[in-house]
Amino acid sequence: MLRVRFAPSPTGFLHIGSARTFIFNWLYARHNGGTMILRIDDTDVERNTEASLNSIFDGLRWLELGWDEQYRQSERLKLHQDLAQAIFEKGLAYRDFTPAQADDGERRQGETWLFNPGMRELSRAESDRRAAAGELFALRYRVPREPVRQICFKDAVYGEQAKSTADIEDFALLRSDGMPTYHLASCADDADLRISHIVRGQDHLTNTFKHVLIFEAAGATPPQFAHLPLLVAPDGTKLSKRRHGPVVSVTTYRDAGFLPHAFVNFLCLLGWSPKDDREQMTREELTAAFSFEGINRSNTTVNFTEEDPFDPKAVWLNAERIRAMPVEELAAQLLPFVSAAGFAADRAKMRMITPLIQERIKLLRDVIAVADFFFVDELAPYDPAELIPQKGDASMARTVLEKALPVLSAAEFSHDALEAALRRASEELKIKAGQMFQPIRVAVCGRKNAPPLFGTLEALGKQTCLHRIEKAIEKLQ
RNA sequence: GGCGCUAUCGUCUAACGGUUAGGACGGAGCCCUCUCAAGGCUCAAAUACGGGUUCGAUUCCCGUUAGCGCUACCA
Repeated sequence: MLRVRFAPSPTGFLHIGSARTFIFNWLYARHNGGTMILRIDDTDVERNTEASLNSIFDGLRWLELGWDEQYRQSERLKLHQDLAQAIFEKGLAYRDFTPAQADDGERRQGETWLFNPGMRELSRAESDRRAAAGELFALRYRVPREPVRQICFKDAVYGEQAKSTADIEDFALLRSDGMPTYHLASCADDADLRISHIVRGQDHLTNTFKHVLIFEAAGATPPQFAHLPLLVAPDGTKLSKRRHGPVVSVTTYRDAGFLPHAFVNFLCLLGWSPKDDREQMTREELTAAFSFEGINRSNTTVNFTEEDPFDPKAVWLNAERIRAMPVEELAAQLLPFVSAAGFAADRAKMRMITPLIQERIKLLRDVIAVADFFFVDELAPYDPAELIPQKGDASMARTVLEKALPVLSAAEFSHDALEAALRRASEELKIKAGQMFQPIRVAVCGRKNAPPLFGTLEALGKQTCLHRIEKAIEKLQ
């Protein structure tokens, strides 16, 4: 039975690298009819926060992928400690009474540290005595070194991996407060939950040798491993909240109006390829095409800048998706963004506006910038010079607007009727259609760049249009 | 420092020894057009460097350089 897990630790918001790891796990599970497990790795009580936990769930739910089983490591402490005890009893781990170092980040630079002197060879009796006396200790794995061994595993992405035990330090299993370390808790749970494939970031590639050692000590067969290339910022460093800010948070994408399908599609393209030229893919297509063979080995840059926080490809994928959406559905998705901006809008109005802006927005939140004039009572102040058409002057603008008043008053407010009426008017004025439309557009929209005129007029309604044109004429005085 | 991983257009990637090194995003230009978009067409843009192996290397091997990761009683 194929079982995979996504195991975030709630020490920060859900970041896009984690989201991608989740997605690849999910795709692998679904492709093979396996089980997707969500496990919250919350053994670091110092750094865990409720807010992080919420951010992770918010983010994952937004992706609309789901999972089959859910666990929390903090509820499985007994299992971890029992395994630590068992490893200790087998003589494969020892107590290290060296006080925890205040971390200066600089210690041991320049040389390889393998273990603290004296602790490895402490006799069991002596060790028990000191422990019984209440002395604090960390439990360390006794990495075999006499003779040294090669620890090997085959990674589904990076191929055969081998490392000498001479290069693996005696890592901690239990901290001096008795809490399991990540390595121990993770392996204990992976074994207990019968995880068959571990799909995670490449930053764990070298940790995997330690994990193989723990699985061995636990008498368990190590699962299959598949490490994913890291997501890096344009500066080449690993994405992090501290360095790169909210652009790495999944909720930032959600709040900007990315569609989860487009976002997932984008993340899949980072470090994976279906090997043909497809880029826009549905979930079904992604699931069908996914395999570890398609995963690359080099780091992948998420292309963002200070001015433009979103990768242009993600934005394009999102825009494509928006264009392909049924109007009804897009209107419904847009409505919350409009309301959040403080505008009163209803379904019917939104339904009318949506086709006018559908191919003009890339993110859902763009609705505010593109369609604000549909919702306001009074247009924001604009430069009257904007009313002047190409190759025209202020008097032409006034002529057009004054002509528009009776024409629009008499017109039926539908797209085709409006177009016919305004084109006829431009002929009567002996000016180009464009020169006729531009002043009207600016008068009703308050800007030059706007959706197509006739649909806009229709959506705005006769009253509003006439009112705004009158205002524009005043501006030209 | 030690150990490990990686290296194709600006970015994401394709090419499992033989291609005019392909696609996409982004950029530039043209067309379409009531503005803006959308759409169509065109263009610029890459095999890090040096050695091998081979009739032939983007592809295989070695070295250099660069980047990244791990080297915590974080995960």
